[in-house]
Amino acid sequence: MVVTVPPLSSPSVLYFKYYSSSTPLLFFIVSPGTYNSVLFVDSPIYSYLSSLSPIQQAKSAAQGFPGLVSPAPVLTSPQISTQTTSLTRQQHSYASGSEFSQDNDKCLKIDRVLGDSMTLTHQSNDVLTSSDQKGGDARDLLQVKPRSPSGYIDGLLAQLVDEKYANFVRGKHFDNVPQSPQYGCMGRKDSAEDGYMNLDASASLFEQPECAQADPIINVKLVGNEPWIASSTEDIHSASSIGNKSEQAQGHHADSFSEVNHLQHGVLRHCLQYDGSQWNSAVDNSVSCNPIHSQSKFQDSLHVLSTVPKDGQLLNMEKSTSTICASGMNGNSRSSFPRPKGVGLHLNNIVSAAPITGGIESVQSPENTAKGKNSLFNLRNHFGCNANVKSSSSKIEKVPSSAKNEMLESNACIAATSGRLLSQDTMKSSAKGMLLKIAEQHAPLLDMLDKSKCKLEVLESVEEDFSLDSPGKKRKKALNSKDYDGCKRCNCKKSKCLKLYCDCFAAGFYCGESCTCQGCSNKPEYEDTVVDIRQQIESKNPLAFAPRIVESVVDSHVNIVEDGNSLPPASLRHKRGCNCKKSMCLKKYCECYQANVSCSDGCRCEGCRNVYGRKEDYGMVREIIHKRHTNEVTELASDEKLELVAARDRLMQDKVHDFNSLTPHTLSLQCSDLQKKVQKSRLTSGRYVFSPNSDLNGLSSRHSRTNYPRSLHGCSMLLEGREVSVANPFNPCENLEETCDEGHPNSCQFTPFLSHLPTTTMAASASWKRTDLRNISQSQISSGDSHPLSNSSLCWHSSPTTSTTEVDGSQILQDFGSSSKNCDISADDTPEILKDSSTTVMSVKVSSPNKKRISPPDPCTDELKSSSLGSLRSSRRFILQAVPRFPLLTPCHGSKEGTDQKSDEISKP
DNA sequence: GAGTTTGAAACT
DNA sequence: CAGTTTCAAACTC
Ligand SMILES: [Zn+2]
Ligand SMILES: [Zn+2]
Ligand SMILES: [Zn+2]
Ligand SMILES: [Zn+2]
Ligand SMILES: [Zn+2]
Ligand SMILES: [Zn+2]
Repeated sequence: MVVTVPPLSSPSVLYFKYYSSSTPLLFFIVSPGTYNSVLFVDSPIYSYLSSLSPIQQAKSAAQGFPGLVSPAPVLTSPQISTQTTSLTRQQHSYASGSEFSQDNDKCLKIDRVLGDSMTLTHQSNDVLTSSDQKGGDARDLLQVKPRSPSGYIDGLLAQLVDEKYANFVRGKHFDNVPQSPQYGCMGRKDSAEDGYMNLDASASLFEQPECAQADPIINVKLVGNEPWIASSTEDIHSASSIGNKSEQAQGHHADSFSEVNHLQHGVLRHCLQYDGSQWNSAVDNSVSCNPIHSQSKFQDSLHVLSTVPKDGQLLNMEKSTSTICASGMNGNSRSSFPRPKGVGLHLNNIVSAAPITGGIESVQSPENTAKGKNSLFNLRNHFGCNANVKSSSSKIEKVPSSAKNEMLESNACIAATSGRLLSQDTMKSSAKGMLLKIAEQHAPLLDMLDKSKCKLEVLESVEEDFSLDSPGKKRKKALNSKDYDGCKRCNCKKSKCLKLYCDCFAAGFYCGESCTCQGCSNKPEYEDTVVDIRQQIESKNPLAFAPRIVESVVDSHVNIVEDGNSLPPASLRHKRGCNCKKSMCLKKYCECYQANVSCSDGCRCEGCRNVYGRKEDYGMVREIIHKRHTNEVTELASDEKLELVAARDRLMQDKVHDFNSLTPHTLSLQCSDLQKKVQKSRLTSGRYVFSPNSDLNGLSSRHSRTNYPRSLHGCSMLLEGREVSVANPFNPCENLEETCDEGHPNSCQFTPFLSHLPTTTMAASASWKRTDLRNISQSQISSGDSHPLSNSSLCWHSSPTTSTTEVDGSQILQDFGSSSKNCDISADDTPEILKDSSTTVMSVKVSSPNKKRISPPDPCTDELKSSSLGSLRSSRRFILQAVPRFPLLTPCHGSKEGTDQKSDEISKP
């Protein structure tokens, strides 16, 4: 889905709500006068911005909320946009169809085009007035009318919010918000006091439970005084599988609605808070991820282009191939919604997602901007439990239209797939990345917010969250998920959480309330002890706290082709490798599997059956990729090709299970079955035999045909080792670190996220497969009191390597005849960019200990216009990952001034 | 929820 | 390093 946003004369915030059947996604767009930025955040922050926004009032049919004292933000459900029924907030909370009433002085409408395009219209003509009127009627309204048949995106909601709402957000209201199923998608409080409207429920209602594979493109056009930048609505994705289902989708609304109610949709909430004038991203960086058990069915790409004629800067934000699927836990029926799980995301860690296959490149929130400043930028994402949003790629591009013009391209993919590919975490991370990018872009604007601490929270209601409602009841520990406060919910008994046994400690987090540890000393009050022990451990093993998942270049020795354009592709892998003996790398006992990465040559596993890629296939794939990268693919010997094909087939086979609607649980079962078979076969033949006829195949048969292609796609992902690894949102840092270590030291640059890179074009893409990853915690930076890393501990890692190589493997496979269609391919391979980025980054003063991997924006903007595939390819990735470091111990911590050193330390044990 | 399995971390 | 023990998560029932 492509959203085009017209440039705004003055800084304004657009508040988008993206509806998926299960999870509404809110997009927050801020367009300062000079820049047009898009934030995928639904948070009160916009309220602040709204005051600033010059958006004209729209006189559209937008409906105000009669009962609301303060003007409610204008929210229009895409589907219902035409409807003008006024509803009280409470009503909204219950997802009444008329959810989006508003007082409208200002209205933006987004029309959903059946053709999968969404048009955003800025209807207001009145000049300004809006923000002043609190309680007032004036409002900026964005109406989104999704016409996309796919139902992937049921609704897109854009709204401008008052300051009041911002206030509401402040104080972590969301945290307190009881998330109960009764609220359905609307996890929010709907009290008038909140001044916060909940539109989520409605969104879910409209959404089709089914997620067509096609990616609807939403073209948002602002109709107003300001010039629009044409955006290509053509989305290949939408065309691909979905075809014309719009009508059907609508027909399903009722059904989906009922389902939603039953299923207890989670709520995706993005809250942006302004606490202080300045950004303090470092303060709260935490991502908690809860694996979603539902299948991701919904896929859509959102592409937002906004151009500011004045500055000549174009901000293009594209979320391509974001899929949102709500599927039952079982994954058998797509219509069913996944069971919600609580996910807390601190947007400080922003992860942008790449295309589905693409690895996740996460962008961590820049501390630098915040640092030295009092402002806190805290982003918290609580995704609705149901949020199965998968965005294969999203981009924010700032295209230099003039000399100053710079293109910021961020590619974010949000995919929430419980069992399959994507996790809510991914979505969150992607959202964060987008936010961060935007933040950078709008750093000046943010600076303007001296008094407010901007906190973005995405709240996701989860069943677990519900459980939390009852005091004394501890939320179920989500697999591989962090708590929103960043802790890992450990359950240590004897280690006092001061050994690496403790996930919290190992991840650099303080234990939190959600931890059930006993005798815990991993608390802020014991900071001295914690630091001391941490240092001791690091003295023994400098890499003890280093990311475990690293992105390795295919060939470290081959860095740059003669032409200087190509870099060897990199893949994610476990830095130390696993040592599995019995699990066959099919269970989470295996750290590689747990991290959703393939086993690599560093693994000492026996009988590796890692569904993400077998150890034995790792080298081959990399070699092939490398050859391809070096244009030697054609020269592959026929036998090599055969082998490659075989490997691909294996991967596909394995992937089918993984990627298809199988829930994590089911997947586990599958693996278990597989394992049993394997073991059995071992006993008999001593060799692992996997025939297509095996259970795995049978499982695959369960997959709806729509899913099947995706599974293929997933397979390709495996082959695309790099993407896979990248895809793991959980440990972006690790990946980066690895890269740095392996041989692109130059490329490893630390750039401050926000302030330093505003002018720099960046593309961020993140892809993630699953939410299960435990590693995610590492990438996550927890905010909150309990988290030691909160302020200065964050480390940013920039990977030297570009993300472009990711696709190569898949392409190669395709070349060999693979049928996978959806392989995300980033044609971004641009060593130049890397160089540029690296240099740029280097030049940047390292105020934050963050390493960032940045790929310069693709010079070719055409890609954006190109088909979805093209868009995917075009999407460049830069990974800004914050590695949670121990507060004091890590070089990052102490060295605000020099991240380079830190990076060195990390990379060089 | 108790008990078992597993492999990393820690220890020798 | 290798071998063993410890540990907490993953998993099973
Ligand atoms: Zn612990
Ligand atoms: Zn803990
Ligand atoms: Zn603890
Ligand atoms: Zn393993
Ligand atoms: Zn492994
Ligand atoms: Zn393995």
